[in-house]
Amino acid sequence: MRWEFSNDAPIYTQLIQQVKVGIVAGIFPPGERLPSVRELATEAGVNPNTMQRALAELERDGLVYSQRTAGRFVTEDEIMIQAAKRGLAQRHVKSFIEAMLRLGFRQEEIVALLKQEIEEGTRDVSTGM
Amino acid sequence: MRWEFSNDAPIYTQLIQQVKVGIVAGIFPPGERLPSVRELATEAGVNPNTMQRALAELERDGLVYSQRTAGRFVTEDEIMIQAAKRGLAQRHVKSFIEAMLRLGFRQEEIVALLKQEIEEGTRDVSTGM
DNA sequence: CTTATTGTCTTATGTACCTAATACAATATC
DNA sequence: GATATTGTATTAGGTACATAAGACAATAAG
Repeated sequence: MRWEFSNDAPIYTQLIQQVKVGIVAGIFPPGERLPSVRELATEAGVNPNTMQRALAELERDGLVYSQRTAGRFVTEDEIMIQAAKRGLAQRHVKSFIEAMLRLGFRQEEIVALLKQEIEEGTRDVSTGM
Repeated sequence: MRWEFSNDAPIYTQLIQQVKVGIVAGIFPPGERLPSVRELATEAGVNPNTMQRALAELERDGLVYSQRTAGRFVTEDEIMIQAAKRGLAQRHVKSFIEAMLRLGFRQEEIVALLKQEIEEGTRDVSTGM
């Protein structure tokens, strides 16, 4: 798991996002035990309290659950995980479109710019094709 | 100008973003005088100090400049404004792609989801077409 | 039973952000 | 020249966030 933080948002909200992404992307498979709060905190380079706060909020969503002393586990409900994935994707798509429209781009331009960037990102560096 | 704030980022950074968008989208045309700090602050519902901070940072980018007592003006440099627009768009496109790849979507899926959302957003509510 | 590990909670400290309330110098306006 | 408006700066107080340090109860592991 790779942990990265920007300084334009609270760390604990970024932790929530990144763990959630880790779950829906399969880095933390359904039913699997998560590292302990203290381990995760050390790994991410944050205070245990901050990690605890993030994980506690993730439990509200039902994506993880904790067992008193055994540890904390990813939900076995794969349908819930799929729903979370679709929800995240939907939010990204919508806010991306909104942002681009606000900048004054037309719908066709948005699609065109996306395609262009994807093709560039795919292009072989050595040949340029 | 419409002012909206989320609570997951400092207000002053959101102000910077929104004024910048206002400039590149033409809501604040090149060379035009901006409302005073106090006016903008009232309009946005924030403290004058906070608006002042945002505008001061916008001056670093060169998008606006202030004249001691006459007020604050949008740059006349339309090339700079165009560059800012392209820069914002590029950032949005890249971070959108990154986020979707992180979720586990393939490139074709990303384009497909975008097209789908744009078509749905365009669809006439009365006819569904 | 003993021990270590777990999630959880508490208290304290420092920092960044936001607001509030002024104050000041410069200058456009009258 | 007098006045009002402008950008700018300062001081103070409140809140949220992050860290530090420690404590507790529950229970898995020995």
